[in-house]
Amino acid sequence: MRDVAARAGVSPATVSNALNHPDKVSPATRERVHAAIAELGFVRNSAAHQLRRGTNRAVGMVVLDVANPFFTDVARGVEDGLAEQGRPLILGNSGQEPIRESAYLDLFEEQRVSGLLITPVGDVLGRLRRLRDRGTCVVLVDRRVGVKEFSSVTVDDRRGGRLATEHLLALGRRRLAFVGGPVRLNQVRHRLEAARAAVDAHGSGEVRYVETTTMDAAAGRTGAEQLLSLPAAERPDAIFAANDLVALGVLQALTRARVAVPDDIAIVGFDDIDFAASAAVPLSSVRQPAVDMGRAATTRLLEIIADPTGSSVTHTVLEPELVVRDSTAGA
Amino acid sequence: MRDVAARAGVSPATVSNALNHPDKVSPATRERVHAAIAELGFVRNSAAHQLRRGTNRAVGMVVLDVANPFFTDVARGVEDGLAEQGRPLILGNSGQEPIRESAYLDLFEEQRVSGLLITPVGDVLGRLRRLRDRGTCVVLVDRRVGVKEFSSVTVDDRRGGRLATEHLLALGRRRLAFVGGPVRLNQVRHRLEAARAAVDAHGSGEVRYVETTTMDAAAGRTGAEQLLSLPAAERPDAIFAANDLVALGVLQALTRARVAVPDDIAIVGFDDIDFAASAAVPLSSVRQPAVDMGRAATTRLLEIIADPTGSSVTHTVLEPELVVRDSTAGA
DNA sequence: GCAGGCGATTGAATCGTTTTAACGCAGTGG
DNA sequence: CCACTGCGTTAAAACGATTCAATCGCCTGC
Repeated sequence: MRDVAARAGVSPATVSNALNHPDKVSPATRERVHAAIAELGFVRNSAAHQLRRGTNRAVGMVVLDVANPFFTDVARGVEDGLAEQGRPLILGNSGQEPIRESAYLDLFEEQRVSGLLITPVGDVLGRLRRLRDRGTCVVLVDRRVGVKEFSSVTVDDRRGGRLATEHLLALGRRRLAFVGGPVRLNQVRHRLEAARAAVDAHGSGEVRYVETTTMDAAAGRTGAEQLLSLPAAERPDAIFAANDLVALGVLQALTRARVAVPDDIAIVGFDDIDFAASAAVPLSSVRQPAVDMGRAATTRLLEIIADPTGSSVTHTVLEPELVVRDSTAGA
Repeated sequence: MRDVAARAGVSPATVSNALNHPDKVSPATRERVHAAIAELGFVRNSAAHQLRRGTNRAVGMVVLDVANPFFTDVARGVEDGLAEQGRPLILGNSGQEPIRESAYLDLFEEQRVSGLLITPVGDVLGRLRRLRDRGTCVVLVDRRVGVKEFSSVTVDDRRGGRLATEHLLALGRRRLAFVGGPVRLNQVRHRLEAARAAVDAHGSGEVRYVETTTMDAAAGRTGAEQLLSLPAAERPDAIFAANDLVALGVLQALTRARVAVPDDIAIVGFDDIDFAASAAVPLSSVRQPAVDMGRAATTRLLEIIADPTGSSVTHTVLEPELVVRDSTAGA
């Protein structure tokens, strides 16, 4: 910056002003400064910038699983929202592993990011509090922990679970199975509880729970195989999968075992990722507005950043929607 | 850090040493320092760290399309590779838009990241040169530009194109269509050229090119509809899609139009993303070792970072592999 | 007992920017 | 003619860490 200043025949302070407070600099000087910047190919050092400014404009985000299109959709919504303020997004992937989640929180804490969007896996309440006390605004995405303290944007998982289950019951299915996990994750628990509640309310039927450690297609396959190994009388006639990746895995295992979908076993997924519609048997699924969720979370986060003290804790709950396709209502 | 120093009864310099050069500090003092850090919940300010150090340990990456599982797989490989050195990854998504790509390059340039992995969209050669001159090491992923100057890790797109095309020809298909684009992208051009070359070598057959602006399912659908609107005699009997997302879109459009796959029209995709196998008609595809590619690019990048001057430009080319499924060889 | 050497610690300078308070200068009103 | 205002500019002090050279003990060998 000193070089730029020298070349433009001004002091470094003026260069800084030309960049950050253009109104404080006369048009003529501003022009000269910009010319010098262009000639020298100057790019400001953001480390120094941040150090002095005391704040990093970037926002950090930790998603559960980048391999899941649902989360990349959420991330796209976030990216769009941030782009409007020209704030960079630093995206981290925990892959459902608390250790990696923690590593990203370390990084964001060191970076003093101004905001954090997170779908927590591990026990991070303490960390989040510390971040908040350090001045990083936090919004929870698709998950609530310490609801009292942090704003959140979620989808009504119970409602989604109810929609899916009532749909299966209405089709005459009674022996339901829920595949997915771990149950420690709120989303999973809520969807499962809602399924059980819907069955209870209906008066007949049962829900068997097959817990998995992850929520990918492999988990769906092993979950389904487990169910297929049951005696015929106990075998479910419908499977509600915790998400679409699991549902696709279930579908693969059933197809391989020559079980007819939906005739023998119906399948409902969750998320309605794009690939659900083009699956071997197009998947019925509980649609979550992923991109909207990302945008909503970002909007809320930016509000809090703009006025950290004034804003109270809010919880935005978006509504899921059942999309019926062949895997439950097939020919 | 001053507070930590005071609490541990040492000078700030010693705290710094305890953190960065533990061997320079006696075990007893090191212990005291760490205790003080824990008690005070000290987290170092990475802006100051970087400013003084002059280098940012982070590595930046710009991918073409996070919505494409292929790229998230590559990113996972990169993340794993970097994790071994404890380097953070800053992931940016250009979404095939040069403007957004450019914005991320600005960010990485300001941040003085030590390395950059990029699958370029726009004309960024000049930018890359400047970054390199500033000390940021660059490795191209899945693309070569200015081959003379920058190391790259790619998959042999021509070979992939040849494999797919020869497969279709061997099945007796002659009226081929290639769907995807823009042709400005090297990958697309190489795959297309290889297809044409294979047809020429075979002596009979033709390749019609349907260019699209993006490479997602929507593009595949419109591309396929365009082909279906041709007079029956010109309609292709096989479609080679530039990637699996496009292939899935093509498949959807054909299914909707009640065209039998593969009987009337066979489909081959590219990438072999996980979802290809579980599609309505399981997709034949040219498999790219995405995760390996990410890892290889990272390994190479870290080598260059370790010894920026000593290492020469290298080009790692990974081999693709044809995976045959129902969409070409169906029952 | 002393010179010399060695390891642990520290004071002070430094990284590149932003910010604050002060400065010079021209115009204005009393 | 002076005091004052307002504008554009600048010198210098931060920001929070790292690093280099210097210092301080302490031990060893003669």
